[in-house]
Amino acid sequence: MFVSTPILHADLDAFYASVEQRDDPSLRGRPVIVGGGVVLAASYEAKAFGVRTAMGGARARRLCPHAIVVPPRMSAYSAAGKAVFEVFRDTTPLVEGLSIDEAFLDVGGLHRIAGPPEVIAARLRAAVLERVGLPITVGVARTKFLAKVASGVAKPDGLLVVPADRELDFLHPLPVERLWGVGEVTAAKLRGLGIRTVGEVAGFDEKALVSLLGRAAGRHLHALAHNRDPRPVQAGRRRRSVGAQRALGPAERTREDLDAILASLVDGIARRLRTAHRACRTVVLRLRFGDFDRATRSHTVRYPTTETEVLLAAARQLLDAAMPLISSRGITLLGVSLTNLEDDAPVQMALPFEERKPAALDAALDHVRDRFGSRSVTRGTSIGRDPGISVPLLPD
DNA sequence: TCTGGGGTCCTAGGACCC
DNA sequence: TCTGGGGTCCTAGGACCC
Repeated sequence: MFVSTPILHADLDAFYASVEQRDDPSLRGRPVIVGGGVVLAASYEAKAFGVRTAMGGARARRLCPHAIVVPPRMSAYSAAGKAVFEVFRDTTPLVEGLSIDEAFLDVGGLHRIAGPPEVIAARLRAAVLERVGLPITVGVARTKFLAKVASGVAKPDGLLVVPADRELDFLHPLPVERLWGVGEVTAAKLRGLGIRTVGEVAGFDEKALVSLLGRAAGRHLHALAHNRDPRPVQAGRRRRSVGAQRALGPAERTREDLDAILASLVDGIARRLRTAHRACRTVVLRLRFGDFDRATRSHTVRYPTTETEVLLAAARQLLDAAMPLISSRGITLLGVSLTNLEDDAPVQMALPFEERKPAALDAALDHVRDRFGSRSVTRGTSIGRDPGISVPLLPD
């Protein structure tokens, strides 16, 4: 019985690899690795040999020499992801996407029209298979966190419902690595305290966890281990950053080489920014050095901007400042991301009645350009009911 | 063992303000 | 000469996720 809203966590299995197997029948039932230098995705047949996502390609081929390695086809994955999300939204309007292949669905309130959550989940799996041709695993529980853990346990091609009266029975025997937010570093720290299972985390003092992991992480982990997770499914979350990066390999790079790469990165993400109707305030330069150490440099502009020129100027400044570091350590990756995103709504400015002469208007526009420096200014004047003129400043 | 590309959230220190 | 308490913003780094 679900005493509160049931939540589904739907997660496509070995997503990129599954798309490859769907589109090329000769790959079905065989170990498939997507990506060359690094494993982007591995089919379950390849995972059986120990191949994992993000593993170096050489090691993956050693573990599974007869694997078929295919280059990624991003547009195919993007299309498949969109099709799957359509199925999600046909199930319930309350869909919170986590990534291209993963989402939470709030199916509370659907009981009467669609049946209990396990029935909705089974139907969802069948619909994704039929309409998109991909296997998907669904976890069902009262909280987001538990639904996510459930789908992780149920993979691949599974369905797992955690009944409300069995939650801790399900959760506590699991290894801590199963918890969403516990990675290598945290797991190692916990092991240092002799903690291996979620139940052992639950038995631990919150203060001790906070001093070990930091305030937020400690509290969060403590709450999750006791199955406390009040976070609602949030439909329509907006992205908080856009970025792009390029791995450079071992070759020497001149300042000119780097500048050309920087310009193409900024151009691409600025386009995406405008397409999404967002504006950005902070430009972050990402660097990786020959020894794989990383660094970031950031700059925040005064007013949100959508313009390539402004963003590129900021990025160039950061690159200039980082050149000594780059020359001494060697650079293997250059990336840019834009954060501090805001909605790119038009800005309006009202002028007093007596300033409605052309010269005054131009002066006002200059003033606005100055203030909102980076925004493009469209001189679409309009006369409103209030005495004066309002000047809408539209993003390009 | 070798390490891509795209993200999220949190922390800590310093500048600055009242 | 010594120096509170609270807040916001910015920068840099770290952990984690798919």
